[in-house]
Amino acid sequence: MIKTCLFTMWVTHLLQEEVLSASDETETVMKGINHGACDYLVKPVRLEQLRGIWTHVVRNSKTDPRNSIITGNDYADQNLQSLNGDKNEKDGANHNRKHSKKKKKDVDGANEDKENTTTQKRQRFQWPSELHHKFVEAVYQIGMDKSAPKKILEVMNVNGLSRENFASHLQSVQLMSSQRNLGIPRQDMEPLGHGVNLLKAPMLAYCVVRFWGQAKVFLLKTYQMIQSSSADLFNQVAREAHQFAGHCNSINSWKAAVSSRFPDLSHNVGMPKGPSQGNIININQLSRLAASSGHIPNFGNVYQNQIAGIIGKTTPMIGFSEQVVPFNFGSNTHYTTMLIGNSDLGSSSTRPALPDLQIDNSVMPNQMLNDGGTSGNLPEGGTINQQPVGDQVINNEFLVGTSEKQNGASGDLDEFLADWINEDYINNGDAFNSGDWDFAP
DNA sequence: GCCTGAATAT
DNA sequence: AATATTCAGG
Repeated sequence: MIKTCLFTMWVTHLLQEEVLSASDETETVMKGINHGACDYLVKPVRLEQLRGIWTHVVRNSKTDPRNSIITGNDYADQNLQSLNGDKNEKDGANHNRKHSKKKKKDVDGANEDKENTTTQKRQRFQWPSELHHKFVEAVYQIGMDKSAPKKILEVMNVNGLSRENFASHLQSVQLMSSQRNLGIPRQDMEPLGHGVNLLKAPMLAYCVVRFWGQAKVFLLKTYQMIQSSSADLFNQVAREAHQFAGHCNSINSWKAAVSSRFPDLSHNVGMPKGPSQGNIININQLSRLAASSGHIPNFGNVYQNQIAGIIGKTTPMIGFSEQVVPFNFGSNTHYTTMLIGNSDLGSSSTRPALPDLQIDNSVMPNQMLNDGGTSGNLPEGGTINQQPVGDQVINNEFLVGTSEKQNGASGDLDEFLADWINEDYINNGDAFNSGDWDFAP
């Protein structure tokens, strides 16, 4: 049975890769080799030559996955099987040619290679994407710092691959990521440069700003940044983000504003996280798309200009800027339902206490209190606590009733949030594509 | 003696 | 470019 297999294989080898020819000329030999032949036998073929090939085939077949039984998770075998079939033939030919040099030696001295079975090169293994995915997951699971070949091997629990396979793959992945300033590639992650990645799934935070008799709710898309390398830079960014979070805290009204539709998005808003989760911090989004490419989120034509106006004036922060969407639901009931724990907001028609906005030159308050560029720049580094600076903002039509129009119909917050939060995906990730992030020191 | 990762080879 | 192998050092 096994012999039959081997024989078949040998025949295959012979038919596919050996060239039999009566011609001895170098040119013909080269031609044959160049077309993928792994050896060149001159007729009449002598028995020893065939025997040489045969022994080679037998020896190879012990490691050749083409002879293996494929088990459920035996990726090595599966992989190499598929390797045979498809476009990797070229590589295969190469590979065989390499072997052919040895094989030629073998033919000459078939005895001597029987001893050398330990020196056998293992079959070239190509990582199928599925397995690579598993690999990446394992690395994340273990933690990027702690992931070592052996550990990955254990976690992945895959038959037929050696530690070297994992070491090698880990190495190439690491090399790749260092060259491209990427972490281990993740589809939901966007490189920001210098080893900092942006987790593309947005979260929401909101900021409530109270002015004379009114409260404004600013929605803020929040993204996670994940460090893959470049610790210094990351720390720097984290520090600044932390400072920014300090600003937010000083007005004490940034919250995770998560609609019932996104219950799992309510964590991680606004603050740096410890390294235990792989160095994740959160950043705030992002108007650079408007500034750099003119692209702004598709909120609907009615508001695009105004939004662009505001966004365009945004001052960059931490090398990127944020996109705060002023959001007024038009009636108190709307936003009070949203603002859990802030039931007093907007309840008074008389002038309430002014918001205690401690404002530096942070982009956020500029954006929030700016009416879109026609007037009213904030006092430099000012603490706003006396004047109704926000009047223009408050009375800006743009800020009023946007929820209904933005999503076209319902005025349902969930709908709006759904649209907004999914925008990056709807827009095919365009929001992150222009690549002008600049984290350079 | 094992494991790792850098260097090197293929 | 991707994978394998080697090797010095922990």
